[in-house]
Amino acid sequence: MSEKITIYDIAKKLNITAATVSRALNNNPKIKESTRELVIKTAASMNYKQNKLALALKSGRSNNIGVIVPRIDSNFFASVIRGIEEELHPHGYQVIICQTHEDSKRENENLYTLIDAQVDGILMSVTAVTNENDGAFHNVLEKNVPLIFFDRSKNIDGVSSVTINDFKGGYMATQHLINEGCCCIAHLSGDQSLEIFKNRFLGYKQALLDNGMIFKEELVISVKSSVDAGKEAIETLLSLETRPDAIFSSSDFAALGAIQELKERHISIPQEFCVTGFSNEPFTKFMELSITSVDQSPLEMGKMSARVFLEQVDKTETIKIEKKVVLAPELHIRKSSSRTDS
Amino acid sequence: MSEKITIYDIAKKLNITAATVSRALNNNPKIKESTRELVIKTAASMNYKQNKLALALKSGRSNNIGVIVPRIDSNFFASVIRGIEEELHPHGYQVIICQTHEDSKRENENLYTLIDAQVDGILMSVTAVTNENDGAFHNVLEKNVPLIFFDRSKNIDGVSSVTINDFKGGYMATQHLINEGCCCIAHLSGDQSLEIFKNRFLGYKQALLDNGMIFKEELVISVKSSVDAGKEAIETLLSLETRPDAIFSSSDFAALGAIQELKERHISIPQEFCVTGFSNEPFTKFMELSITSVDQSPLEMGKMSARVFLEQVDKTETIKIEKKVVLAPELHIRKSSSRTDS
DNA sequence: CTGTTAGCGCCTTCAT
DNA sequence: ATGAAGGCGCTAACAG
Repeated sequence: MSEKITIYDIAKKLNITAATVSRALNNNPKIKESTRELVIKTAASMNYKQNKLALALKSGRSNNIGVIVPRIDSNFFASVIRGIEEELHPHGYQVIICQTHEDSKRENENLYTLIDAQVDGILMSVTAVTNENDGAFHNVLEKNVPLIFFDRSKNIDGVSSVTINDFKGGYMATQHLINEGCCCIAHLSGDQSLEIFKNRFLGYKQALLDNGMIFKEELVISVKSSVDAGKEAIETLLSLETRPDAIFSSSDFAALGAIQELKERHISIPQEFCVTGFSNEPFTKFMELSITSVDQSPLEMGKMSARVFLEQVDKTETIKIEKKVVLAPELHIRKSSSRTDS
Repeated sequence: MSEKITIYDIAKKLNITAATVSRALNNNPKIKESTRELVIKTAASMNYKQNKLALALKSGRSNNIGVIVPRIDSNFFASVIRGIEEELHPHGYQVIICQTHEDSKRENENLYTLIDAQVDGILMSVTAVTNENDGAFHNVLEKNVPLIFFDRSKNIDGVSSVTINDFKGGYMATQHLINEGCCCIAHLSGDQSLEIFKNRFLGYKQALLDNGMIFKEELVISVKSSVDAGKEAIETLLSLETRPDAIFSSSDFAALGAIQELKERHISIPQEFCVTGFSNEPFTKFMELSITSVDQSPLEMGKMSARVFLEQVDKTETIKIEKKVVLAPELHIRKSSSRTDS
């Protein structure tokens, strides 16, 4: 049907040169107003569309940014992406999505692919190292492509990050449990090679110590973020001599599993056992026995990451700015841990 | 640091021409094996990366596909996108995400933007018409860019679609409520300009008629997909003379709101009142009073859409194929409507 | 103000 | 089997 029409087509029609057309279309100041109008009008009538690929090749900027996440179908990551998209859209950037499925090999592959695709920046949440770490990150930095970590960060020189204060989140949740009178608090953690989980754990530990409580290694269990993992954890924990009466879980899903298993065993929540999660997944609020959780403000995190990128991309290439934004976590206290209210 | 290196750089180094390098890299059969190996080796050593933008400009194919959804932070859409990404990734396509926020103006804008960005195809879930419909869709078809609708479809000539049988979904849910002994079933519907909601409604209506029940206009309320909307709907419904004893909701969130409001009024579920939702959002399964819902297999829907796109893109340009894939909905019966079990 | 020229990086006839 | 040349569509010097 309608063939692709270029600035040459409209130049020919107007007996002018393509450069003039280009200038007119780009609001170049030194062009006669009359010709500008004429060009714009005929361009519209011919249904001309600028070829962004040509522009990208010419300028070296694709106007695409890459976003790498472990998976997209989690409320947290989807919300972050929403924030990124909304912040970047007005600036003319398109968002390319990549998933790692928690496989660092896929992560490296995605990094290379995005660089190949000439993205103008990469925003990502790293995955735990499951494979050989080749120089993918180094490659990105070498190419001078702005790289920004959100939530799951890595300590790399010259790389900015937007995270929440996970230590504080862990501390707040644990302190809350202590305030509710829990005296033996267990912790469901995640992959310790990820800083977020390490920091949540450290916050938990510090809260215990600050309150004169004893930290016990055996009360910390590393689990996957799944309902089943939470159930299994309860099984383990209840078989200990020092039976815990509360859990601070780094995962809402594990917290849910724990709650389900506790109910199964007719242990009343929150009277006999308190549970808090992390991430403030929608379902934690919806449950009849709503679950206390730490909110990470994912939408804000996405927007902030995008803003950090925009700052970065505007600067002169020579100066490497490293910005570390740390957002405040927010504890949402709900029924699963409120003895005072219920 | 490391400058962008091109085929010319490696050609110079080897005292051959760029064309030869290009051929060697592309496994052109008429190239000496020794030079091929040499080229590939030095390319690797120089850390050469093909510039996809140049390739795209040359070939006219960007290897990007655009995905347009109302919003990304809903489990359904995020899961569809996950499916699309997973199916397309092995074929070398990148996925660009766009959101409409249920605004048809944004939808048109996104369509134009994607076309401008020279995407090789567009997969989308349409939004209700909230603004003037300009020729955005027509424009896409004119450019011969494969367009595939998923879930929320539009009847346009030559456009393929992947949907579920919403009529059947509505029918199944309603029939189930009837089987459970409900005799006055209300329906929470959505924007009737969207076929999915119209079809769910029609399925509901047909089920009533097939069972010799009376369809009453007043029992159908159009609501937004939100918890609050569900609560308000209950208020309206309970004030009717013919007070309903069940709801088939086209939205899980509205169903949840309805349940919350019913509990507030001490109406027991499912004994006095049954509720079913639609979409099988994760929380429907997690609730203590789990919610019956219709699953739309979003992951499969995404993969299927991607496959339809791949078929389309391979064909010779001249033939327009229009494929309508209809997936089967699956009713997940849970506590909110199981009188027999509980 | 506008035309001419050149080049972004790659591929692909056409020669040789 | 390889070199030379042209072009994908656009912009940015450099002229005039």
